Amino acid sequence: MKIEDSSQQKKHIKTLQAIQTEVQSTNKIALSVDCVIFGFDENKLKVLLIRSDLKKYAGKWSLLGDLVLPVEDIDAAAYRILKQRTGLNDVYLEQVHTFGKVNRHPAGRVVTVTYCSLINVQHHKLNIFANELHWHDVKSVTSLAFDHQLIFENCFQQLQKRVQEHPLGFNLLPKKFSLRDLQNLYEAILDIKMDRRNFRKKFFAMDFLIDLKEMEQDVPHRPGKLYKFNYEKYEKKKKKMVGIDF
Amino acid sequence: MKIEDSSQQKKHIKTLQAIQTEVQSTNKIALSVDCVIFGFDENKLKVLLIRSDLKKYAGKWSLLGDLVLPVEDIDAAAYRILKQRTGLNDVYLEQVHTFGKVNRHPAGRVVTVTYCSLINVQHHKLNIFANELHWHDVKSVTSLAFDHQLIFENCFQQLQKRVQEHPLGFNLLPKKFSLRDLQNLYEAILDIKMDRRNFRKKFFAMDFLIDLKEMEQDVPHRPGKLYKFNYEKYEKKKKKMVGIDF
DNA sequence: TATAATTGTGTATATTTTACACATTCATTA
DNA sequence: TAATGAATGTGTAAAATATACACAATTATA
Repeated sequence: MKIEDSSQQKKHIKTLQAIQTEVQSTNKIALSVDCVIFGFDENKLKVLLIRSDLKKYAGKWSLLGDLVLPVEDIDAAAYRILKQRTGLNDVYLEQVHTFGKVNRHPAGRVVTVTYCSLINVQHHKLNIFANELHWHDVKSVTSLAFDHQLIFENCFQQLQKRVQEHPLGFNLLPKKFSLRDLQNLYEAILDIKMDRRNFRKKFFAMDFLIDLKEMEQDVPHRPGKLYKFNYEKYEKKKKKMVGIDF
Repeated sequence: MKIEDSSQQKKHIKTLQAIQTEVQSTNKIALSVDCVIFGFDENKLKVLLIRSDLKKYAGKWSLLGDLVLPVEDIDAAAYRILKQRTGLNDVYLEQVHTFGKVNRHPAGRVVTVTYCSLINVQHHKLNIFANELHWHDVKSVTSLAFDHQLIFENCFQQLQKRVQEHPLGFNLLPKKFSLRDLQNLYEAILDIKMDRRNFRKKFFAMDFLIDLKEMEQDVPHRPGKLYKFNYEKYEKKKKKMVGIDF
């Protein structure tokens, strides 16, 4: 039974009951969320994976996900997974894409909404104690379970694009960071090398970094200054890009 | 019943049966797609809307949507709606975002995946015959049914952003267009004025326009040259942007 | 106290973007 | 058929931005 079919049918105002009957009786699909959780450690971009819990994919790694509960917002489901898996409450989380091929999941029709999360691996509350949970260098992620390889690559590309347009990257760093840390981060995410002087010039010109008047500790060379990102100032001044370029 | 709960639980490999039981018995949610269909007519950006078919929203306009069938890819559901509503088969269509608040739909739990579509209102196959279907100037869209105002605005913003980075806009124009048409299109989508000479310079420099050696007809002034977009060349040469800017 | 390593800084050049004016073409109409 | 109106087609100078590149200063370590 279709709600609306041809463009020739007569006008009809549907009652809530009629719709409710449809919604409750037919067309129900299992819905899950999958989180691509990124971290930055030892100057490498990492992703948090778990061993697949399906026999079919035994030995393969997969993203962290779960079914959405019937009375749970989908964003809330993603936050729940993050909390369960990392112990962290306030993390950067953004919806990326929804994957809905009929046969994407072996257990039946499961549509999954994917999220990209960025966490600071040095956060004091972070606990990755669960069995089978591990950080993987993004470069070594090659054949995940289900369609998770596709999902991961989609999410990673989105990250690479967005990190250049918005101040997301800071979520991966400690609150206090050096300009070298920041450059290493961008180089790891984008997999490129950048000129150190021009990188500094660019960030200082933006004028969103607050000089904390502190220095790095325990480095075996001249220590650099520490900074934090000025989100308030960014929110006020952020530009709306205008410029056709493709 | 939760599939996975704490991070302390013991390792367990779930069977497909166990998962299938969960998927089939619980956690089912109705899934719909909603299409934001844009057109360009009389130098204005338009969106195709239908009168709401719910009493609760009688008199309000809403986006074109439908439930996803149990054995239908979500992309296929979006294409189906476009075909049903416009008669068109091969149109630009891109997923934008998924809206999944528990109470977003009065009939119960319905999560909706939204799509942005761009169509050429001059396409010879286009037929908007259905009752209650109308093109609305995007500037006049103010209080749609359900959460469709939110969905529309999200989609429109995404369009404004993407049209600057990718050659989407041509989907809104006839196959042959003048540079003035193209500029009017960008000005309508972005709601800005652009310098005519710099606009031309920019597009000629990209070198993706093919001069058709034809002129506009029936204009009450000097006719302009007609062009088409060279998608093959674009696909070969498209750049990957690198440059932090926010 | 000399060395190794990395920070911090400035300038010149190339590229890109912006601002801006006039001659040309075609349709219309006087 | 000549004059007018309206938009097309074109180039250059100035400003802003991005790139390439080298050396002195600081700290830890040997």
